[in-house]
Amino acid sequence: MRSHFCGRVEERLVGQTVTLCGWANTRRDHGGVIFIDLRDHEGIVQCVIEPDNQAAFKIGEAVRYEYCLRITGQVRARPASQINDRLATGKIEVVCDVVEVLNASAPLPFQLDDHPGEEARLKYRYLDIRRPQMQHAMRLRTRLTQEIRRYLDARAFQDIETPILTKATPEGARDYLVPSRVHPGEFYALPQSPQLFKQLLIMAGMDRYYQIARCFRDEDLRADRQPEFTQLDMEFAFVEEHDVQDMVEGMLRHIFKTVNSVDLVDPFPRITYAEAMRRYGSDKPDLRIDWELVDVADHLKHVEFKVFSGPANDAGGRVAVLRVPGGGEMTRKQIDDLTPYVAKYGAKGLAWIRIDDLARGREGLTSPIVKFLDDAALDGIFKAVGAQQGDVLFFGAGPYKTVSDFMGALRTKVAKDMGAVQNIWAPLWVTDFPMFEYDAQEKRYFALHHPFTAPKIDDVADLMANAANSVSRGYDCVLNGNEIGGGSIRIHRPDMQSAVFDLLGISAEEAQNKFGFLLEALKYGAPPHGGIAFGIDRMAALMVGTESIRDVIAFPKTASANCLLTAAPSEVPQVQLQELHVRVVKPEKK
RNA sequence: GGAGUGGUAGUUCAGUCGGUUAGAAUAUCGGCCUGUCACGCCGAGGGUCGCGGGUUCGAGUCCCGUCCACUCCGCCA
Repeated sequence: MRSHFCGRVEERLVGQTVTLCGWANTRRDHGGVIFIDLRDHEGIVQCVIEPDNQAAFKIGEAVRYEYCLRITGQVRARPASQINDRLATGKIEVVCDVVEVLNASAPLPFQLDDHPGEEARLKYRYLDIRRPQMQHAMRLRTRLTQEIRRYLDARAFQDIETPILTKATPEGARDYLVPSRVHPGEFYALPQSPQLFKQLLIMAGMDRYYQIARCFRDEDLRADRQPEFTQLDMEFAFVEEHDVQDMVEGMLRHIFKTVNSVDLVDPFPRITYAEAMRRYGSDKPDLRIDWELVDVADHLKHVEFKVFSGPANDAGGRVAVLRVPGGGEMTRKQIDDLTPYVAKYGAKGLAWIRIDDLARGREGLTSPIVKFLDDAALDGIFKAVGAQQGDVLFFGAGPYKTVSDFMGALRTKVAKDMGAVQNIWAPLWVTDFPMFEYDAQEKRYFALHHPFTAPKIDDVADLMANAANSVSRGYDCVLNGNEIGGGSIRIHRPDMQSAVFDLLGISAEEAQNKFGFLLEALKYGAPPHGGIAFGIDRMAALMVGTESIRDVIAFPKTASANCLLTAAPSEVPQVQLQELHVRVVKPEKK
């Protein structure tokens, strides 16, 4: 007997005996023939029990709902008259010799071929995952990690596990803490990433490291952010930016080719952070959209309209235009609705000009602001952006970062609404991030990446003098407007590491307390090194074509970090807390 | 922490200006039919309209609070 455990039954198997396992999702009983639609992960196989064979099975009782069955029978071609051309299935069927009910099923809480809501799906996740879409997502994710491992294993990478119970870090995301029973009042933290351990492994002579690592961050959730997520963590010794980027580009091309049959460009474009902000208003630009922001401050320095002339004459200001080709198709309401949208990103307002008829000059324009602009300004702007009939020009004015942010958000929003996002795969590298971000309120610098990222300036005194404008050796990998990976060349000298801690306002004592082990390790001939980490969940979501990483995580949390399946988190018995030396103070209810 | 959207049958949803006994599809149960593949036909059961309060003669519908889910801002070195 030939056994096909959860395998496809194909026409070439006609005449052979097969064993199939799966769920019977319906019971059919027509013309004396009993039909069982047996579903495995690849589709539905129709099985039949002929009338003269039915005494052996009490099948009418058993086969219904989502009973779990094992069926053994002979594959036969169905009569041509019975084949429904509309469906891809139905050319063959399995004549049952044995039908075993492996387990009965209660009525399902939702129909698997319907569109269940997210709450129902998450509560009954094990049923949700039986659905074909989720089967596909889970299986694609498996192929993704398989291909990563295959690629890296072939290149002598060491796959090394790092601790899940580790040390709390002072900066960055909030930690998930784990109380220590044997050390009253002390806590482990779950890793936000294996960052320091992978650097230590490099210093330990593991010159090529990777790990598919679970990371934990106690921050608010999004469609693309879960409190625990999986990253492909990599680190290399004796490398510079291009070495890391070239290596992982090759890996990404291999993965997308083998898993998704997609050819990614070779090489990926590389642009600096400054250029990304200037052209796209984003540090993770979506290059599937052709439109770019155009700076027009030069044409507006002289106008009386303070909203424009103010930022135009301010070194820290920006006046940028987004030209939307065919934007004239937008209704007035659609245009007006963009103002509250950009307001979320800090915009005070959103000015626009619609070009109805270029030949008629001012008469051919519709705009709330054109009356504030003289001919020279209009002319200059139109030339700068290459204005065409039917365009709408959107204006952003204000502080450089704010304008870039909201104009960048506007660019992707309008492009998506108008269907101006090309159906391609657009990866790129964004490089040369600022080293620090100055917080005016706290009067100190914050690391834009993390405090182990090397600055471009290799001289400590030089860096201390030019901290505000210093550029880091960090880089992000962006795909279709999503940050899928980020990394950097690391600091490998103790004096530079101490200097960066110092600039970040971390005292020598604190640095010693939190990162003493790193500073110590750097003393023993640490090699130059760098690495990167990719968000596996985001990559899988992009490959599957879903917006939410929940769709590629078997058991995800909700937006308030609940698990609807297990009802975690939950209270624990007092004894358990006592053992851990923990006392809970609940917030007062309002 | 903030904003928006939603919560009505097991499920997916409709429910008009506040007005009679809250509907549909699907699922479930019963009957019929029978080479079906979203099978078909007939019938039945199934509701704390998320929860609490308020306005009103009367609330699924309006108001306040709250919980849950989703999306976004802040946050995520």
